[in-house]
Amino acid sequence: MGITAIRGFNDILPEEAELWRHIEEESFMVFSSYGFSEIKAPIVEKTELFSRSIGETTDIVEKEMYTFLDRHGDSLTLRPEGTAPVVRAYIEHKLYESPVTKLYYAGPMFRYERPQKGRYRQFYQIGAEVLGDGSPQADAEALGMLMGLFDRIGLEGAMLQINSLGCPDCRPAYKKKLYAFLLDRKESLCDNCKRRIDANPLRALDCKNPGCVEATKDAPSIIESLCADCADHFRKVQARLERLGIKASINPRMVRGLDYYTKTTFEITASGLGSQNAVAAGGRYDGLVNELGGPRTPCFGFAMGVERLALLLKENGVFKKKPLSVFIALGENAEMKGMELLKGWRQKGLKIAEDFSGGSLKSRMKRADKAGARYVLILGEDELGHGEITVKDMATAGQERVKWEFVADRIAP
RNA sequence: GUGGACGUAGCUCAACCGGUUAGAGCACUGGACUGUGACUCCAGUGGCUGGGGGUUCGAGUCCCCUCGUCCACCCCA
Repeated sequence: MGITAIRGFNDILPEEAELWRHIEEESFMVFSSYGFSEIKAPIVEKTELFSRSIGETTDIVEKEMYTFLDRHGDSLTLRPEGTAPVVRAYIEHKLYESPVTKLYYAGPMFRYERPQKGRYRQFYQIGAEVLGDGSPQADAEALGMLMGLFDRIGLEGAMLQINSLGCPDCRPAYKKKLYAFLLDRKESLCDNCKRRIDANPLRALDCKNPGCVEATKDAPSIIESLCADCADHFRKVQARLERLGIKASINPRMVRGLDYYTKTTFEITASGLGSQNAVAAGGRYDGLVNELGGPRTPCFGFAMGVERLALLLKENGVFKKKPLSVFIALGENAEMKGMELLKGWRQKGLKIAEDFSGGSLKSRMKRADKAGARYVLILGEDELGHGEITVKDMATAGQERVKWEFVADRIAP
């Protein structure tokens, strides 16, 4: 074998790309119906943007980023997630001049992880961010939008889990309380949790190691330690979700891998993905804009993984393609006239591939079938003389002669 | 980054205990059938057995290294 794609980077072949396109189109349509607009941010940013926003001690920043020096010696990084670039652009272009900004984006992200099913080094995310709205309504609306989208594209069995991580007023106190609790039981924790107990004790709640699970069984719950404002916010989010008919289970142990989250966080999982079972996740990040040099701006956002969605939709998703027709001309006269006719039909929006390759009609029919044609349009000397064309429906095997001007009506869905 | 399973034709997989020229189905090309696909029949193309090294008279098969895929951990969308 010659040169191959690098590990964790995949080619998305036409068949799968079509499904991806469908996922994107449906997402964009739903997002725009909620008043979101698209933003396109660069794929490469200054390393500092990510280390400051995601958190110096997170796994992503510590060992998963594609970081390199450019020719001027600046440290640059391939974006490992989409929120930080969007927030950077939001601040840089002073989009905060308007009260609320709703943005969505789609594109590749990069993390140096060990590839697995549903986890690649280049992966695609579609995300949305509401900037400048701190209300519980914003959280619930965004979640409603996301669940509605999943419903629309035919994703089955999506489970929503929510939690609240508090704010700078209540989280430090909780962290201290949890830290003290863990310190007492340090000996039963796994090495990994022991190591990060100082920097990020919350992580221990998320650990699947049996010793850690047992040790943290009676750990203090973040939800019971929220300040009045955060508790009120969380309660209101739940009430609004209920009103929208969205079932959410509360998981006080769910911790995010990015440091910027505050208050509401969530994760949507689906079975059938193995251990990489999250299809979308996100939450509130009220401090990030300010931290990156903008005004105090409460925000809520999320991202979904396109590879994982595609994986699930391949099983049970539903979308119908525009029918393909294949045009076959018999003889040079028909070929010449055919080019003219095709131009007109395509302008009307018909999807028509042509087969001028010659060979027997049989072999060309065969090729049309292989190409997935719903209709085959045959133009021979006989049809040519009558201003007609033979339209064969490959699904029913029936065929009829149709006047040229009625072809568009005949094969339109 | 750790542990494990597996890499044979474009795809899915065979090949006994190490033994002749590595097979089959699907797919592809052509024909049976020169104005009709899918179904049937016939023929054909297609392989450095992931790559490299070793053991052996002999390696797809055993050993080592390497690359890759998958699973679990980890992490996360």
